[in-house]
Amino acid sequence: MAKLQNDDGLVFRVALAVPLYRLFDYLPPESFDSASVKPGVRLEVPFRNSKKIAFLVECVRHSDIDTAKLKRVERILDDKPLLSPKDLALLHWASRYYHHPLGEVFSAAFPVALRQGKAAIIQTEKRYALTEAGRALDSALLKRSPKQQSVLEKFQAQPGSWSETELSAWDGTWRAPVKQLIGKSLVQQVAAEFGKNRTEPVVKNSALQCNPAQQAAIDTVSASLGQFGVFLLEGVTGSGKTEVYMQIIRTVLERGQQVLVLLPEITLTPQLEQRFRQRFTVSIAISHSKLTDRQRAAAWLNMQCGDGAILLGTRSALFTPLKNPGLIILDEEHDASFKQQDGFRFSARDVAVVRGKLLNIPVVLGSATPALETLHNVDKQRYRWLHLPDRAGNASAPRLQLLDIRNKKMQEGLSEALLAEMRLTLAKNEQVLLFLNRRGFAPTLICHGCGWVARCGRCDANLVIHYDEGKLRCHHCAQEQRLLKRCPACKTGELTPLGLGTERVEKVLAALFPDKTIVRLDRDSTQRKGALEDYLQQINEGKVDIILGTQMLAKGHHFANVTLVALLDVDSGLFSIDFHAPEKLAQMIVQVSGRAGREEKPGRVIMQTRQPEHPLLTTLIAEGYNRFAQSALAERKQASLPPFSYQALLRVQALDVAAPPLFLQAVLELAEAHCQSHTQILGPVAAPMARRAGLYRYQLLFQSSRRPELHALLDVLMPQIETLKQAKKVRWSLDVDPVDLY
DNA sequence: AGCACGCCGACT
DNA sequence: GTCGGCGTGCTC
Repeated sequence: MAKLQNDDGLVFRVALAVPLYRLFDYLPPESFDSASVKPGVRLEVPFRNSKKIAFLVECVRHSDIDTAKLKRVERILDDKPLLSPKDLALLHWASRYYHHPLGEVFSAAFPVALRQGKAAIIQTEKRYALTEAGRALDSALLKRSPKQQSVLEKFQAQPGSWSETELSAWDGTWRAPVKQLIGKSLVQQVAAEFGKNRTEPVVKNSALQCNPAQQAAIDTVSASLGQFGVFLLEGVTGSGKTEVYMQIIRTVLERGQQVLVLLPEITLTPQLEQRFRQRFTVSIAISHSKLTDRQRAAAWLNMQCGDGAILLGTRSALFTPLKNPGLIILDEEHDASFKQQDGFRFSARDVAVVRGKLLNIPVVLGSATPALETLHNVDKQRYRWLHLPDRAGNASAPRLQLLDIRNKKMQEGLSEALLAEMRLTLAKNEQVLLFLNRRGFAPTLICHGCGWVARCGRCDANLVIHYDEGKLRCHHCAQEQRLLKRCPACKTGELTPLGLGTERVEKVLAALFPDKTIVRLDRDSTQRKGALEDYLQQINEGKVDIILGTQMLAKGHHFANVTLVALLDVDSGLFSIDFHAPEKLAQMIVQVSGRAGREEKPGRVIMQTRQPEHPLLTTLIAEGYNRFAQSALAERKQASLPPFSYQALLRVQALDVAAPPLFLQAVLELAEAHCQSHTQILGPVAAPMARRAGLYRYQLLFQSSRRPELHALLDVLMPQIETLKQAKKVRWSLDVDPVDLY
């Protein structure tokens, strides 16, 4: 082990998790192992008057900072970098592309425990906690005497005793005493689970019979393992995408490689986890924000050291290192959750593609309703299109129809025609699903006497009536107040709820269908932990007749007995100022429609509208999502909007009304000096919701027909923005490829 | 982002 | 006479 002295002029250039576009130079530690000095290792460094964890970026021979001012690295935390050179390159790329400080990008790649400097060792106990048998063993031992427990504790403390190769240690030293404690069958289970090794088959249950389209998709991706390629797996709900994933994964596992599977939401992980565990015998790690820091660090290290074979996680799991990467799958690729909406605003989908390229492995993007950018990449032949046109098994596609409600008698948003259809469906003992993307009782409380409206004091928004709780609540900040009885303005007028929310529809349904069971699924009704799962179970056990809910209905859940789906109000989605709105609406309609008729019974979808001739709706219904997408892309092209141009949005907010526009004006002046001919700067303008949570919000949009030009501008601009004196008085952030312009 | 340094109002 | 408000400046 070569111990070097520090007198050879070496300087450690490090990245720190601070919002600054610069790196920091340090002197090497007093003594260190030169083998450990590799980019990516974590360091403990003095910073200001405290200590921080830093990431080594490079070692250089010269610093621009006066050597006398340089502090010394306190210690090197890792023997070797936890990330491979390719993953380090990915972080550098992401920092450059999103114009976000490298230290914060590094921070995002590491689990919290490791960012805080915890040792990168999976505790024996942790490895054991990752397995099913381990948990069973744990609960069995809870009942034991302290003396017996100490036997287990010693056993747990055996370093590596749970790893694949050290089953002999288990057999020789621990099997007998532990068997005595917990019985033979559990010991066998534990032994089987921990004794597993890669020469055993990875698949437990046999695969399902696939249709030709599924088989073609499996064959195409399987044939390109070991090289980069992006595949769009487009298939309607129920077309068997998961089966395709599992069969490709199997091939990857058989090659001894690991798979990263990303999902948009935590609520979807248990379903997929269950299916994977039924199919595969390999170790499956889970990572999402509801796990503890230790659990997440364990999953991360499990993949890093190669013990874990499959990682199932949300956006934040994207940067998890893989010892033997073989495949990245990103399911529901169109979903907005893949875009981080604060701090380091990256698109997990786009970074996954770059990661696949760097690692030279395939990336599979799955969706029933692909994002327009993704379809554009297919058009440009950057991605390959794999289509699953049919529903797997016996299910047939749901029939979509518009229901013109102009001049029709309505009961709290439900037309007579819809009610009649609902009665017919319920009479057949089938379930009805109603979709309304607005929670609460009504979005507005207005005075019938004087026109006063209940407004949020901190946002440019109305307060929403939550009748059950007797509250008025702002959906954009934490503001809430008691539901008023009298108009505070005229003191006499009658306060009237205006508009529809799920709570209100639930009440009218209860009155109209007194003998039916109704379940409402929205953020309010599912707040209690486990509530959503309980409701979903009741629905699938057939204990529910009518399901009513918001967004959360659109995502992945399987309702076997739903044969009628109704969208109560599609019109409100038709008139948004954001150019992404039609795309989002179309995706929502198709996703919700996908909840209908998933098994033998055919499904119907009814959309209530006052715009039955609206081209978005007619195209979607008559010709399907893909034709809609093509026409939406044509409109984007016509208007030179993304993906036919490239955008970055600089957002600013401050308590002081004047500060944001002043700051943006200063930015604009800097930017104009560097702006080239294909790039335009739009603004500064007030954000669509100019005040939110007490802060005044402004924005400046950069748009260019040439991406390199846009990035060249941002390259020079961002470090300058940091030094503007106006920047001190505001909070600002840059959003490259923004998906919502709020 | 933190966190200290620094210059002006209501308190032991 | 001090405690403390958050404006401004700096972090190798």
